[in-house]
Amino acid sequence: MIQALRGMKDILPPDNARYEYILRTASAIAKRYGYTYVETPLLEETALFKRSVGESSDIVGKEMYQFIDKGGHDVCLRPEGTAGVVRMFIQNKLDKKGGLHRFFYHGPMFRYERPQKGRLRQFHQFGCESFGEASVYEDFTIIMMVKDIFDALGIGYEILVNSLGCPECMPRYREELVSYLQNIQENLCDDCRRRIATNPIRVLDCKNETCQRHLADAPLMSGHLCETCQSDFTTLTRLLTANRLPFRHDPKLVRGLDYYTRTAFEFVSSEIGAQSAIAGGGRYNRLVEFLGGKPTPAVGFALGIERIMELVKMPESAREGYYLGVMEPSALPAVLQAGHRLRQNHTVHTEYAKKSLKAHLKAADRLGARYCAVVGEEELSQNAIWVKDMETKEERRLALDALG
RNA sequence: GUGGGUGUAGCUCAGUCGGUUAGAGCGCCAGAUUGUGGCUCUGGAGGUCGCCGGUUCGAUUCCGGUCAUCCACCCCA
Repeated sequence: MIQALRGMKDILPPDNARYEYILRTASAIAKRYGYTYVETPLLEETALFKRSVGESSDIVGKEMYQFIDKGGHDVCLRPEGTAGVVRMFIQNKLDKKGGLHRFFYHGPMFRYERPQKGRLRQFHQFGCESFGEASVYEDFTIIMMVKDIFDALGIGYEILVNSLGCPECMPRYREELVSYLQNIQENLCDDCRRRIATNPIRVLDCKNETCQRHLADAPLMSGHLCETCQSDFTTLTRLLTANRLPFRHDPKLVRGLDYYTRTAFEFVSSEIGAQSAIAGGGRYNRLVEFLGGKPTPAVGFALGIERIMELVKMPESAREGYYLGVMEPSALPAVLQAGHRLRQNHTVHTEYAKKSLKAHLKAADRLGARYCAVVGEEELSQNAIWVKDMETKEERRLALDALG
């Protein structure tokens, strides 16, 4: 038997309903915030991700589905969505056009990781990217949008926020942190010693207790923000408080992707295991320039659809549409015609086989149809159809032509 | 990439200290006086016991490998 590749899943009933519901809900809310739908290719030049996500990240370093195509090009399946949208933004010269541009997208992402709860090799994200707005109010607005989406889906969460600083203050801080870490490195675990060179900020949230003891006095970004970064961050947290968002300042929150600056945020759920991040995002003011465009401030987020699927509470679905069947085979052509008329406005299930009334009712019940309509011996002679409302149990006999 | 758990009917699982026809519940199909669903009862269909190899007279059961899956580390949405 040929089966789906490791870490790749089919989405079928009943989960497909939740997948669709999440997309529908998120898309509707994004539109209300002025975002429009865009789609970018699943396959991009590898260099795009190396430059944007960052060569030092695990995503680029060891998790990409990368290969050389038949034309000799180094390509890979997108591991995330932002890079492609930024490439699209630049390639279509929207950076030169100026003004504000807000886009949303959704679709599969690919990372060659070891699968576990909430982590697949092909997974789906819904994301938004806002270009051209430098104000921290936009960061706030985008967090509100994520909040609206989760509230609409009935999902509980906690919000973690942090400021990662900007090109002015971050490198200064990083230097200070590295020299601090080098002084205590003999006390740190192997992983942390390696991280000093690759990703020093990650050392801060090491789970090793010995490491944590020695990190007690480590410098934090929050104490080293420049004036603008600090005032933006203060503005943001005040707005969140004023709007009663359940946020927590996590000075150790870092983003896995290199392109973030200033605001970083994450929505986490305590109900889905170790992979608790259900949405993450932040500001990335340098990325457009970094990929060859005109410097353009930007902020965005992405949410993980599979992780959210475990949490959504679907609204109760009511019985809907028609079930059509026959007890007399000769009535089938006329019943199918009626079915086609009904389908202009209703969901219709047609059963081709002759069955007992009991079997038809059972089938209609199982399909969740509101009405069960059947032609038997008595109806056939009158050119009629028997219709039962499965909810009110009301029964009627109609002329077959009257149906639809 | 590392560590641990699990693979027996469509689903959830039991079981065989190695030995004739491998079980349950749920689901499915059919009936329970002629044309009335969701409840109940009866009957039925459905399994190469993940795959490959080893040990053995004999393996679904023991051993090895492999694949898949789950959970955690790591990483991240």
